[in-house]
Amino acid sequence: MTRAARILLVDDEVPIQRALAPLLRSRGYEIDVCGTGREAIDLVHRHPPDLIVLDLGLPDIDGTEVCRRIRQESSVPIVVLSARGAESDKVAALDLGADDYVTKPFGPEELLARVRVALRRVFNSDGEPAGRIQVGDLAIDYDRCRVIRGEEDIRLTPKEFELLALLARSADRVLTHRTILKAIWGANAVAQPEHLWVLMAQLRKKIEPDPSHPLYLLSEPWVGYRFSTGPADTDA
Amino acid sequence: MTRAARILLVDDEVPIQRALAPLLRSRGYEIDVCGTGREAIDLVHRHPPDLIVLDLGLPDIDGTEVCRRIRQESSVPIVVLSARGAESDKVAALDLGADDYVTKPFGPEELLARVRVALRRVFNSDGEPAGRIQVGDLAIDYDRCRVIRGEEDIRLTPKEFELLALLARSADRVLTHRTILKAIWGANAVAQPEHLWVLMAQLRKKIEPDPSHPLYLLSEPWVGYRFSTGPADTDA
DNA sequence: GAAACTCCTAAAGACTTCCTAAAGCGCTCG
DNA sequence: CGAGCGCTTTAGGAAGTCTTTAGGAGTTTC
Repeated sequence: MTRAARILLVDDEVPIQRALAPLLRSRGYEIDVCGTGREAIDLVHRHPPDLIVLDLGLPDIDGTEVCRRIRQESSVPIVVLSARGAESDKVAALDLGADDYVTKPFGPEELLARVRVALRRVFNSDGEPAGRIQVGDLAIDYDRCRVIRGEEDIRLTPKEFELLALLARSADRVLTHRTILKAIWGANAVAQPEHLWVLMAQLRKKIEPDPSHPLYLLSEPWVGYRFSTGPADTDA
Repeated sequence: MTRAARILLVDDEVPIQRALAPLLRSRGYEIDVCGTGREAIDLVHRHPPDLIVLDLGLPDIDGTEVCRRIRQESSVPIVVLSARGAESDKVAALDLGADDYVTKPFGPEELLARVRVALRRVFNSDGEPAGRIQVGDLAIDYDRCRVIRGEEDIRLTPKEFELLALLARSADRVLTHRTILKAIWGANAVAQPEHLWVLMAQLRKKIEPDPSHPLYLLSEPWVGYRFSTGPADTDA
């Protein structure tokens, strides 16, 4: 059960939109298009993409600023397009959080290859985007924002699902409290660790068979939390 | 607190070695250099780097093949350098596992920026290297602040882990008490040597097979402590 | 408008960390 | 030989981390 990777294409020039959107769709990606930085930042919240292709020459906000703002709240890969080939432009964008920088004019296959490279890091190792993760008797459905345990269809709130999805995507690896707080509440938000404690408690109450002896959502004291996919953990 | 990232530079052209190695060193990276694909593959095993800068034009093995072989065994980021700017070359290298592709001639600052981008993914936000380091028969897991000795998974407290990580990074070299105190409790803190004594005792109790006859955490009287990787110590 | 829901705030309690204190061991030097 | 110093080791308690529950402000839904 795989789902298509969702790519947000941010470019105000219609000819480029006309060229790139169908190209990307033809490779099986699901494409959202917008033409301004403001829309882009908004869409990252409302309809989080798996990757962003960002043209630096936007009519409203400067492209590097868009890059910076997105990076404050999300670690989604950003591939920058730009007509400016100067070294200083590249360095600025890359240091502000862009993952790649492609100078116009560019070959379509090169762009596609660089998109594949960036997506390789988002999705699991088999290269196929995973719309669903099955762990034990827990199934996480990213498409529907749902979790199914056995026959039971568990409804989560947006924040609960975000937390679960975040941890499950980095399954078996520890995410620090800081990382989680930044990912869910945003970098500049005044998120306190306490927020995370209670969210975690609610989530455990919903998906753990025995909330006081978690199977999936394990705490690594003084470090962070970890989503466990199997008996790779130490004793209770 | 943080260790320098180790970069393996693979290039057979001496002028490029002469230019890049000092440049990278000047930015605080630790650099290994080699000139053939065979050496590169060997070094990835023997002295695992945090990032590889790989010139495609090697005398022995084709660069893309080197890329593929490294990728079979390691997920270390690879930044490719090449004189060939054809789209098909770029696509081939990127699809075989390269993380970036820089065409010669390139500006030094652009290369540095792309190196920073690739390293961003290896090191977590605290600047600590992600993953594991193997020292002697002790595996230090930076992700989970844990130590694995044989089958045993030992949980350390933050301070204990910091002390161990500090000493292990300078394995087989003596760190003075002052150095350790400053590193762990901060330069201006009113840290007393006594704090270090008891922390060391607790750490030894956890990771030493026989805490009163330490194998790893050796004390150098009147000087400091040393992490020993094996029976290379000069006892009396 | 009322009801339902999400999410923040507060607080009690179990548990862990780590500073402090103090006793003990071995080495060096008077 | 004994005093002094550097280091080891143990123990207790203040401070901190994390779990869990409950209540209420703000928002959405009908």
